[in-house]
Amino acid sequence: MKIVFMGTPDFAVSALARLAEKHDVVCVYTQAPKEAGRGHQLRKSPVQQFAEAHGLPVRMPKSLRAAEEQEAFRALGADVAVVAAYGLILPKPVLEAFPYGCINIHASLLPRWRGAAPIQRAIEAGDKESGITVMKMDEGLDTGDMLMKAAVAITAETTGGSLHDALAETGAELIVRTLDNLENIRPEKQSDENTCYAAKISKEESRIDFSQPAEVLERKIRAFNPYPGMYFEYEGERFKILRARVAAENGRPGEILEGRERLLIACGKGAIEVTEIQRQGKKSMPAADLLRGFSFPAKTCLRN
RNA sequence: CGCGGGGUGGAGCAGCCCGGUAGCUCGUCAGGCUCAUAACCUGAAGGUCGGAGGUUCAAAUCCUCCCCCCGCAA
Repeated sequence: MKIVFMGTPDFAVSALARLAEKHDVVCVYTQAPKEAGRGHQLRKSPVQQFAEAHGLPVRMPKSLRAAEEQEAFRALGADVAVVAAYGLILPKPVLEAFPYGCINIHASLLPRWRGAAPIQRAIEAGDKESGITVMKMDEGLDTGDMLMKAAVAITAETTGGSLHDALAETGAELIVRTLDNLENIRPEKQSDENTCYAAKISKEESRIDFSQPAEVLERKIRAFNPYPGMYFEYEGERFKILRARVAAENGRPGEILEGRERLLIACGKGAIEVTEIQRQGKKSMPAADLLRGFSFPAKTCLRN
């Protein structure tokens, strides 16, 4: 098939790679390079890097609202557009430009977790499974008819990072299978009843509020690992908790119950034992490693 | 030129501001104690202090340049 691919971050690259193997990717749309990272260098999106490395034509319009952009899109004459975390709104003329329209790879089992951060929100909420939904896009926010789904289990070890990687793979496989069976698939409408919205992750959320129950914090820590990470401050320094275990001990929220041989911090309900930690400016490491040369005085109370 | 922290025996840290022959916790090895032990005691091995220059009688410590890692911000 002739495909136009639209995507930006890492998540989209696996799908693009798989599609490029067996289909004719006539053009890749992605976000233009922007200042990012240390030193504010211009950085090309992962999708752009991949596309250029494989000789695929790249377009980086700022918006698809202009009629001429839409015409240029239609002129590609593809069979279908595959969209994965592209980052731009697709106006109706774009959605309807090709015979099979625009097909989106969404990282949740729709209608649950429509929106921006479905991967993290699923873990944070304590869901037992997540997955990929491939759907025919319409003008709503992740409301299109569903074409195929695949579930992925969320375990006690699952992190935002690991789930992201697993879903990127699953999504790549699923979009290939969807295109293979496009003729035979009967689109399924989404029910609006069991839906929920996966809000974008904000900065304030990554500061740990120890008044919350340990169980909730542990999930949040896993969901936000590796990005953006949950942190607390101690003596003006940031410590990012990458992994923790729920413990039964109790104390004042934020109180360090043990800080020498292991790091145990009281929460609103229960406590968390930090198992992987990253000190500001250092690499992340097992908490036991850090505690060999650094310790937190017991009974200190980390402010919320 | 966005702001900032760091690279010290296998691991994690201190020492650097106020130059003077490297310290702590853990690990490793040997021995001891013990019914026994991840506990305790004693001893030992192990470091070009990221790299290259410079200042100095003397540099992990001061100056210059370079390499690598990371936090913030975006």
